[in-house]
Amino acid sequence: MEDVAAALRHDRGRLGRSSTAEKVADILRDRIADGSFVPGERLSEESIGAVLEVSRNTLREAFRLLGHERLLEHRLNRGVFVRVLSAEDVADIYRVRRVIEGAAVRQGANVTPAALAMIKEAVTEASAAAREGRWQDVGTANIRFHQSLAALNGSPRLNETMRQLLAELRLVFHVMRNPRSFHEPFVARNLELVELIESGRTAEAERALESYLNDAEELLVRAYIPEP
Amino acid sequence: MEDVAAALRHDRGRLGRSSTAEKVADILRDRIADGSFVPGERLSEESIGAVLEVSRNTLREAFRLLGHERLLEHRLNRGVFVRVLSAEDVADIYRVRRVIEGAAVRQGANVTPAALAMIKEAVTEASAAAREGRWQDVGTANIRFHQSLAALNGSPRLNETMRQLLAELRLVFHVMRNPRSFHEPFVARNLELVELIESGRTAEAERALESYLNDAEELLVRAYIPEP
DNA sequence: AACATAAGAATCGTTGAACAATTCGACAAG
DNA sequence: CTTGTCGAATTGTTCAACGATTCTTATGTT
Repeated sequence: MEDVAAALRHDRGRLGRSSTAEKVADILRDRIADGSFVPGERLSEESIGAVLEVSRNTLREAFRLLGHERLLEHRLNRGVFVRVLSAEDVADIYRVRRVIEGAAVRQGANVTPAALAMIKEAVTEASAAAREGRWQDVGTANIRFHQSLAALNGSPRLNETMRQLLAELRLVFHVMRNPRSFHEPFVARNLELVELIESGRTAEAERALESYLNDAEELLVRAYIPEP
Repeated sequence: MEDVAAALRHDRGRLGRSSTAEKVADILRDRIADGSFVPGERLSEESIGAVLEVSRNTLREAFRLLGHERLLEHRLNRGVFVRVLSAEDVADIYRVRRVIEGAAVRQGANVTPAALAMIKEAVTEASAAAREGRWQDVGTANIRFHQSLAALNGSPRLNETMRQLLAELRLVFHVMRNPRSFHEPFVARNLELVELIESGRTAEAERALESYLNDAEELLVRAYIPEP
């Protein structure tokens, strides 16, 4: 009975949060994540409102939500645009990742089996997707890997920050020509990292993560095409 | 010519970012910060809209903004309320602070003189305010201290996260009966911490920060009165 | 008196229309 | 080629309306 109540309490969250604005935000978030909306693209209030059959006011509330998540950029009197990340943005994102994921690894000594299982699952899925050449899925699994890695901190707020951060990163992926060259090299290193954590070699894991993020950042900035 | 362009590019930021909704959000943020709105209080769309002379739609956009900053809580069909933090919220905030400020201190070895000056200024102001018994100001200076400490990370995103976090913490301060007993003990420790950083004793500074945050959290949770 | 129930008031959620303010592109004038 | 002007298109903001949900209060039953 106790566990049922807990499960229901978890589902409860989905009930209350059903305002039209938030549902619209969810939809748009997904469309941005999967690349239907390209970075730099303008999102017209009128046309999107017409397609989704919501009023402009409601749509604007949704835009505010996503603007605060840094997925949309609000320019006064000009509308909202899908965010275009600069090289400095990428650098800053990796700065934050080093802090949050670094802290997570440092706490990796006392990792719960459940948390470790989630991390491992993401790794194996990334490997499977890589073997079959589904590079888009490799990227997704990779994001899940880092998300569950950051979860070792045990902080809802850090989880949320991490979620936003990785959603921003996806914006960069979509302007890359060759996703394979970026994602492929890191599948093996994910596995290496999780083994270091599992065996309790915290210091080594920390160093591995450091070089991991350094390499990823450099590769990303290099493959990145800033707008003219 | 080059430097003029750079200066103008800097000023550019002030042009675009003034929409009524955001200005309203700024006002409400201040009123929440200074305690004019008490945690748990409901913010009526109609009455506040009437006073500020903005339409309900504009006000709702502002509410969305502050909701995303966790200062307001949005309950469907019931309105927005000033956030009431639970004990778990406080614990989580300190979890994040340990991560962010810890990373900042760890990078404290290569601190720029300008950044150090900002930190010191906050410390001296806190001391001055404490000497004169202005405990509200002590709290404000203390927040500035930790904000500029976190800035050692050199990350705009972490600065923003920290700003939000400390704004949330202020919500707790406002339901405390005796602000003096909370703020007073930490003025001296601020000074101690900054001296450790300045002299490059990173490991000691890290330990000092750790115990600092532990003590503050415990004191805060103890002095905290959760709602029935 | 205590409790459940139902009517009513208040407030939110959402829509649609309207108008002012601003941007942008085209086109003419210098 | 630059500058100024006009007009179309889009956003910013307000207003009024109505259904939906919650809160309050009065009513009636046990």
